[in-house]
Amino acid sequence: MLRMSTLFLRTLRDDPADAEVASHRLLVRAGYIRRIGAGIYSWLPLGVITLRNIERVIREEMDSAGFQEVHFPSLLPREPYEATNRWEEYGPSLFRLQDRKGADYLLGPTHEEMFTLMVKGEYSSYKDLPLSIYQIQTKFRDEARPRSGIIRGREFVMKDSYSFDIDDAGLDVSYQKHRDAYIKTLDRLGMKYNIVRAVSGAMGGSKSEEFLAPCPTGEDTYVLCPSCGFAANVEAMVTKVDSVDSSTTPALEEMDTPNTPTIDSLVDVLNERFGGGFTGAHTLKNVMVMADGKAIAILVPGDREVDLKRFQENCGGIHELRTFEDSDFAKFPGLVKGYIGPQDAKALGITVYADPRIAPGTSWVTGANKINRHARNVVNGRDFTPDAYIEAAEVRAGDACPECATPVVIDRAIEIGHIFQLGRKYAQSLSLTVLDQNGKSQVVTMGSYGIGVTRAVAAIAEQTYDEIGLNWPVDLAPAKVHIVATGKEDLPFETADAIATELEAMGISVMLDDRRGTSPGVKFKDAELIGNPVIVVVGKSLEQGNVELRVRRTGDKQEIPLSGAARAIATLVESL
RNA sequence: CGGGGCGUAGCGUAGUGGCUAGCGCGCCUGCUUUGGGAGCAGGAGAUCGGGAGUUCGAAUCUCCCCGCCCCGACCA
Repeated sequence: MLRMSTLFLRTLRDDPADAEVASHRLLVRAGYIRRIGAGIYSWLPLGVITLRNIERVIREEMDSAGFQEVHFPSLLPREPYEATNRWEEYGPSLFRLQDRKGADYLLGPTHEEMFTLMVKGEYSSYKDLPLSIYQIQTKFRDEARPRSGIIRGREFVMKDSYSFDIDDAGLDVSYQKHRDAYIKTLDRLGMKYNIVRAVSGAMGGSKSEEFLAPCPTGEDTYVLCPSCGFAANVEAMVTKVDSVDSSTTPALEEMDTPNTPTIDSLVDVLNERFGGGFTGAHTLKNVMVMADGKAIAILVPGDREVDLKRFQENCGGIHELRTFEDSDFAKFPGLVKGYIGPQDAKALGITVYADPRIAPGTSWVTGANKINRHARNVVNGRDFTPDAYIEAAEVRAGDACPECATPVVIDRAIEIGHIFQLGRKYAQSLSLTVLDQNGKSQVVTMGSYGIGVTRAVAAIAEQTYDEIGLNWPVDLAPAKVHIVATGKEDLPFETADAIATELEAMGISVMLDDRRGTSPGVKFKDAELIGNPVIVVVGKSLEQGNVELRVRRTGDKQEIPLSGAARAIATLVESL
């Protein structure tokens, strides 16, 4: 039983000045967490209890799916990460440190290497597989910009699982088992979420999905088809555009277009000269980027921006990607800034990637690679040929669903879980092999599955809070029942204590506000701010032999007789 | 890393060169009060983020550094 007279808790009347998003603001005000540094938080008792409740649900679902819990250190030696090249590849986000002898260590940002090595150390036969193991562990990432309180921290708790299979079919089964377990877990956590197609990116692997909790303060943007239910992270959005027959398109024609270095100015000139009807969508934008030191042109329709992250994820294998600077243009005198077209790319030694909207046979107005000159009727396949088609244009609400062509909607969300098929990358570089039926050595194939546990605290807070405070699902709240005793006599306090004791005996957790001399208003405000699902008030109505019962979420109030109150409260809790 | 904002008591804040750094919340003592963040009286609590400088005098002006928040870049 949590007695507020002794509970280590101080609620704040004012919003903390450094908290903007609701979950952060309320978790601080209600005394769950305190900030220690950017992206680093301490947990007070109420926060710890809530966090443990979420962990408990996750653990139960992982265990019941047959996954086994293990535990790794956060402090890790350099060598395993050297073997997979991630000591370097992870870049500045890795917390690196040295021991007294000068040996390199890191604080684990994720544990693929350690899991792989653990299995390698124990297993060596196909008969031991499949295997899925998991841990709940603190991760460290030196984020360039921690933000939104606990949503993106530099130290955070994650549940990470890994599956090990002998072949791709086995991996599919393990993946599906995790997917099912995640659905059960997030349902039990009372979260609203969408399962969304993701890009596996540099991690390789064939299949990847994210569990996104819709929320305006989320950092991820995803598309959703209102008709067929297709959902994808914007990076994984697929554009379907058919080829066009260009046999009747007139020949490429260059023209003088003085002083038109921007799409807008070009559209104006076109409309003036050819009697209107032109928009940015008729022009071809050539965005020059440097990818690991290599010059690349990205082609998108003129009315769209390039989404560099989307391009990078879909291209794969690019470490550093940035737009051209003046010094880069200096190396390519054939490129006239503001008048670039893809026609001469081959001659200039530039790789051309086209967004799928630049479909074969489509005709465009674009730069002529000469100052103050543009070209029209520039046809893909005739006047230029992209080296590859890569999704690169920004995704917009209203774009066509790749499954059913219905205009999609766009929403923001917090990424709460991510599952993906890793494949053999880690097993390969760390030599995790087992012998198959024929005694032949086989590289194991892996899956990787994560749930952000501390992030889930914030996401659930974001999805459930209201004007007066936090508002937890019944299984996650610090206590299921919050009993407030009011008045200056002993009777309400003794009565409240008795009900609390009875409820605890029934296995229902109770927070009891037994503070003497604290005014009722303060107690009510605190109860609402803390967000336990059922609030019981023992006070005034005691004269009629009643106690008052409120459901935090709905605000529904009722008076129930004192006799049998505990039983009635228990029934209400069960119904939530 | 680029842009913007900020740093004064546990929290929220006032204070643009001049008295002992002010107020609200919270905290302590006493009395009163007890159904919606109570009242009165008394009190404790601040190296004004740090350092250097300008000045008779600096929270306030200058320079350097540190930290925090927001937008963007970045982020298995």
